[in-house]
Amino acid sequence: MKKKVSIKDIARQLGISISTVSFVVNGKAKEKRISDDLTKKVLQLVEELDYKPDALAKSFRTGKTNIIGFLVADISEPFFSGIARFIDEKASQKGYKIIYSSTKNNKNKAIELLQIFQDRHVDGYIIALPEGLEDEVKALTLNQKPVVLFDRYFPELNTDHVIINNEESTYNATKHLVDNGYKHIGFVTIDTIEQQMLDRLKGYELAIKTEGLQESIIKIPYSNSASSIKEISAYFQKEQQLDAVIFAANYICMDGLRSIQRLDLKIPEDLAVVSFDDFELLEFSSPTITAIAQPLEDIAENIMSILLSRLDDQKSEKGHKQVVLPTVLNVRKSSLAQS
Amino acid sequence: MKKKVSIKDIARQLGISISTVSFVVNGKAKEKRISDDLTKKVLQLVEELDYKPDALAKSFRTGKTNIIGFLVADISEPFFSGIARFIDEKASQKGYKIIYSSTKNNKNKAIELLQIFQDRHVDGYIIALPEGLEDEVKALTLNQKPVVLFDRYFPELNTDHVIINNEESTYNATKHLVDNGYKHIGFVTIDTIEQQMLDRLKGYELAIKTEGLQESIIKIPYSNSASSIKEISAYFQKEQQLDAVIFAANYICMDGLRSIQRLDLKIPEDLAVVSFDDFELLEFSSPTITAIAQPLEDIAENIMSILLSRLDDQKSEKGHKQVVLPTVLNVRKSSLAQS
DNA sequence: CTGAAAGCGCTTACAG
DNA sequence: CTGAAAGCGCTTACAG
Repeated sequence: MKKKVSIKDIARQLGISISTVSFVVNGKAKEKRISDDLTKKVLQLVEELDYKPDALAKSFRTGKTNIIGFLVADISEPFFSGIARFIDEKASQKGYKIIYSSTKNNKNKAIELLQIFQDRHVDGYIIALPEGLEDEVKALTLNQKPVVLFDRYFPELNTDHVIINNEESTYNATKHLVDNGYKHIGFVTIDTIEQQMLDRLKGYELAIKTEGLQESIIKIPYSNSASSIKEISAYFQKEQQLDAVIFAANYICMDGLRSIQRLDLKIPEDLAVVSFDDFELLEFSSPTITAIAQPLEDIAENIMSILLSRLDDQKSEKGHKQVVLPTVLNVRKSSLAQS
Repeated sequence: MKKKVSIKDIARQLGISISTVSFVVNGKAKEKRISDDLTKKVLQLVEELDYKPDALAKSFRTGKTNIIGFLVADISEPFFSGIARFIDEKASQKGYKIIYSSTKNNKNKAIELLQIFQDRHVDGYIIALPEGLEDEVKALTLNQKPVVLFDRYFPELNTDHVIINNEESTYNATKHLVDNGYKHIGFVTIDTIEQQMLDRLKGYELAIKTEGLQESIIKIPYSNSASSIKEISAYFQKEQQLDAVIFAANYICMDGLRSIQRLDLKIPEDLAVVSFDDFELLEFSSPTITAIAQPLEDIAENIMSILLSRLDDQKSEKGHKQVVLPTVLNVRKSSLAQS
């Protein structure tokens, strides 16, 4: 390993001070009125010796790490890993790197992880909020480091966030089922106070009411897949009149599909299906499953553009940016009109 | 934001030197023969003021960042995001964090990313090697920072790595099909020099030879999904005698299944299927698809234990650790014996 | 137009 | 048993 060249080496070889080198390297030559002549000489030597300012020293000195903390429930979930990929792309373009961690929806773990991010002086946070972390996140936002929430948010908390129009999405999905002739549409969600889940429920309820239909809702106390399958199966058996169902999230849909398999129901003849969150599996199951797709790249793009603008100039706009993105309903065979 | 307390604050309040505080905080009180009395006082005040050594200063001083660089083709692929989740878990337990990036199988991008990791002084590397990066990775291993490869490796390169027994896995999968009565087994792979893919092919060839059957192999020049589907479909149409097929990787299997859908072949009646790499989708397609499953957590566990041992004591064993893990064949309906 | 110097918060050889 | 001091590689106010 060849010795790294430092700012001192440059200065010494040119017989000038390190201040001058520092100014030139940081593009402040003009501002500091370094002569063009000297500037050129410095730049040349920098090039020649392949000098790069030591990132650690710089971070230490400036307090800026160029690292962003990314906190989600589980990085291995397709939704989150998809976001992870895109934010890394955008961040890398601007010289930032991402460190991540999974909270597993464990509040204490989340608090701990937030603390670790802070101890490591991340420049900003991207968080899919775990339940019960209101206070910590509020404290964080007061900490002058930018925080962007996504997926989930608190209505009472005035933060930057990027979400989707949950309510409209389920409203449209319900409407789609109605248009295709379904009259007894169920809604499977979890027992939670997570805002995005409540909004999804609201959209369904509104559509049902508008259409003058009867609502049928089950809120599963989510603990694990097995118990959830049991709950959903029982629900289907009890509500024999159902001819269609909407699953309010990815993992609920998985358990729902398993329940349908077990009860040996035919999709869509016995039961039409729409899932919230689209993923590859739904294109491959047979029949293919209609799903509400979140625009991953768009979400990531918005998160990063908010974060980067906050990072660039602290004097950026005071108000909070709250972006609500539209989803797309990918219509497939599971919600076909019955002839 | 309350002012952070520094080592100086502790020293001043106790009227002692910062050296002493540093020694105590770093658990070197005994070694440096600080009196129990003073040690206790320091620890007490540290507790009271909630003093934590500044991570940035420490990193700068010691050159150790407690960050590990994780480089893969695409963090959003289930295999990689699964690994990402587990290595973060293990790393976090030991005070390390992970920064990641996706190479998209682009060599120049990979080189650039490796450079970025280096510039940021990561303490170690976990890499799923892109093709053509032999020299760079070799240079990296000479750099005294630990490097652990996984998924892919170079036989000629003497590195730490964690892989699976690719050859045996496809051998067993082929054998499984033969045992279930299939006689014309095809193998769909990509045109590559990636070692793990070659090993998978080798296992298939060996089994076919051992069983005295006829081999039928297609190596797709992989560029994108659409062209790959075309290639595979053409292959199936040409090789009418096939009664079973093995797809050599996740993404190949996806394209393969689409091809089968298009040609309207019935699984397993027209064509039995086995996939390399198991993922949720395969349990949900109908029929369910038999797959060779990689032990994600086990792989991550091994990666981290090698890396951490290298990180702990530089004097650790000189030889390279090369772990080869077994896979599991998850037998499902797609490879059922035909009655 | 350029330089000398302080200082960010630590660790660690050295001295006593 | 403990302290004074150098130094890691930068940035930046200050001086001239």
